[in-house]
Amino acid sequence: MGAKVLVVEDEEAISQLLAYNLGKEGFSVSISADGDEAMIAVDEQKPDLVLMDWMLPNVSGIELCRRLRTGNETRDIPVIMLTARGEEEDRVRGLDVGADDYVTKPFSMSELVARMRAVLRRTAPALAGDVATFADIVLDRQLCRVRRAQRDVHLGPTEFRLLDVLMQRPGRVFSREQLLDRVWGQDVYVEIRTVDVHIGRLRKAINKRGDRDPIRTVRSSGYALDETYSG
Amino acid sequence: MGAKVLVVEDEEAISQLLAYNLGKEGFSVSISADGDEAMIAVDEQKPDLVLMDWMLPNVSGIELCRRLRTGNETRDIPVIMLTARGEEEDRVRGLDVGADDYVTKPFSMSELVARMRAVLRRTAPALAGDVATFADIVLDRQLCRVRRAQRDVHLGPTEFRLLDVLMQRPGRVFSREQLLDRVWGQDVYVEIRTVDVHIGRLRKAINKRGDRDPIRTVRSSGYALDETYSG
DNA sequence: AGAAACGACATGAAAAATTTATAAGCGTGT
DNA sequence: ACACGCTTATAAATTTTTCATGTCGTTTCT
Repeated sequence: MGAKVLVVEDEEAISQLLAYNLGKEGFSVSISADGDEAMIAVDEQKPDLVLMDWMLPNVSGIELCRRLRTGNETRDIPVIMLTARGEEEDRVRGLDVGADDYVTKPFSMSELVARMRAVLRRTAPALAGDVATFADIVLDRQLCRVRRAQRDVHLGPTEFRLLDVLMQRPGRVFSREQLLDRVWGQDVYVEIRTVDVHIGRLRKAINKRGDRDPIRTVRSSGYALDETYSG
Repeated sequence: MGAKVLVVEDEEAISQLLAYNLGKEGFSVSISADGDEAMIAVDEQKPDLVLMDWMLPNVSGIELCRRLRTGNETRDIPVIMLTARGEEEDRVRGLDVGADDYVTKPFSMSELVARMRAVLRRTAPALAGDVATFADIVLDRQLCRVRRAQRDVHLGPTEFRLLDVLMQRPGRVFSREQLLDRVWGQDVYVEIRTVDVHIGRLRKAINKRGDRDPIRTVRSSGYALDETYSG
């Protein structure tokens, strides 16, 4: 499973948005609405990263950050601040109290995720989500490489993203529509059957040697990565 | 039992439709016709999810949503809005007041149910209804898999849905007509005896090893999962 | 009660329909 | 020219439906 992320944000709309999108990226997300809740959540869950709003009720973001930095257990948890405007002043104060990075609203998900990965890469490379593992398959997003059983496997960009998506939730069945959305993008029109073809190519590439096929076809539903499958 | 859903909708035609179809999906549905009723119903029933129309008499959907968000007990109840048109403006305002998702009319039942499950998955995974269990049989809708006694059981799409329906109300007897409606769909014409054949196949698949048959034939009525069945 | 008749269900197998896999062609950008 | 992606056609696989036949339980008649 991906890194545990604690989102500290009082605006429901934003926290839900984050939960949803970060979830899709493979992070395991929990939410606190204010600093007090957050401190409890930190103790309980020991998140790998904290994402917090600069403006918070009760305890301000700055204060929360300071408390994290003084706790023995929490000292090393990286923090990313969400600020309303790119005011240099805030930035400086934010970095001052120990934030590892900051992102200004409005931000794009991909930018946020990129920064999260960047921070995690420094503090907990294994959790940065740069590499995903399933059975003997390893996918490295940084290096854009896939290996199976210690052997390099060459994939085209599309097959790479396809495998990436499948590996984000092993076992889960993705419909062709979902795969089109996630691999090709939301507003791209491609034939639905094209998915089959790329699944086929992915299979061929990944099972070169007589390896067991990890991709399960779920008739009338879609595809999934799967460990065991016995009729 | 499935999640409790409160439908807030003044148009009788729509609320009845929802009650009927969500009931079939295993949700436990109650209805309020306006915002005032809804507030009372929420207190009394503590639903797991609220499904509300954007336009409501007396108290508007927005206002109702806002009130839910301020109540201590009701703060965490997820809300899905039903809006007339996919107007971005409404969407933004909806998310602003704290709706978790919104669905535009006209919508398909399957889309609505999918979104409901998605929201519940975040807030109350146990209630999302993604997995159903009966005795030693586990059916997972996400993974599209059925296991009996830790062993994978392969089912065709129809047998899968058939088992799904039966497992929604263990012990209850479903007539062949009901099964045709729920498994095949309302306006599909197939021979009534076809149900027998699929029940037969489901039995064969699920009892591969001399397991006891959990499906009870109720002569001249239909079929049911046997509730007296144990292990 | 016993036998016959009847309705309802189970089952196997063939036919039909649906869905997926694969190969080949075409286009595009490098 | 090459690598890659999209589409399409056709083959292959799987699933669904129907139908014929056998079985089982109930009811009815003697």
